[in-house]
Amino acid sequence: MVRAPTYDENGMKKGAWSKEEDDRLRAYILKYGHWNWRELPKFAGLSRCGKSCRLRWMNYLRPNLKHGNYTKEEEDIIVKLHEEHGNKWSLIAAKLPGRTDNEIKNYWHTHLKRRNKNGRKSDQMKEHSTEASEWEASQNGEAESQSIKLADTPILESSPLSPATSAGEFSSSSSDHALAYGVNVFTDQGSLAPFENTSGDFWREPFVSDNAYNQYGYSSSSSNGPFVLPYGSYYDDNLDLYYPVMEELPVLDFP
DNA sequence: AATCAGAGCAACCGCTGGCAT
DNA sequence: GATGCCAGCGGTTGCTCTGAT
Repeated sequence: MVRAPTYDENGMKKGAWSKEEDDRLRAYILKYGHWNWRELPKFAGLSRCGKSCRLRWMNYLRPNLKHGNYTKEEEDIIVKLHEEHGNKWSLIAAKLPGRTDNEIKNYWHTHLKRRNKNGRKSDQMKEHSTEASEWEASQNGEAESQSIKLADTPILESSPLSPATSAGEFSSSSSDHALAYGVNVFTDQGSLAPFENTSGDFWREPFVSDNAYNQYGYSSSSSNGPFVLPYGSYYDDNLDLYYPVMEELPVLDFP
């Protein structure tokens, strides 16, 4: 299922990610954000290339990602959009909150492509009889379809609102990039604390897409109500595990 | 119980486009 | 306009799992 870990000529690790690496990457991004993917692994203490880190975060570690268990509704959306747009996976992913383009692509190749090939006729028949899909929908639970309706902000591997996507934007000499960009950081007391400038300017809200999801799966950062801590329920259970990792993270000393 | 083939999916690779200089 | 850097995108690969024989 996963590639065996190997090292390339530059000493960069490749292949499957270990739990420790996951924790380290997650802890680092939670603490500092992903201000520059190429530099990030160095500061996070990972022997990975930036691209690999980005992929891991975008496709697996980000909060609010759903894995597997595609609903009939989601399948239909994928099929429909694929008919309309072809292999524009990022575009399709934009319509399916919680799904990544990579996962959708895989799902298409392993499930839907074949089904479409073989099952055109049966699909047409299904359309005339909604019983099957209704039953399936009920089996999958309404909660999931509700989450689709609520989560109107897509999660893309290529989220356009990713923090400081341009390295050029980042010119701060501060040792704390997260603070400079209004990223929510962990305090010494071990609690998530939003930086004070978290409203208004786009560039000061770098984590809208990736991070600012509450337990119901939709962004809360744009609301005028009280600030809802990102990563709410998703990480609550595991936060204790991350603090020690964060403690180990090197003190940043940027040029 | 052993073997094999196909399925599934995480991760890699190479190309492209956007942006800064 | 040319160049370089970076993130994003889509195709492909390779390893593991699972079911059939």
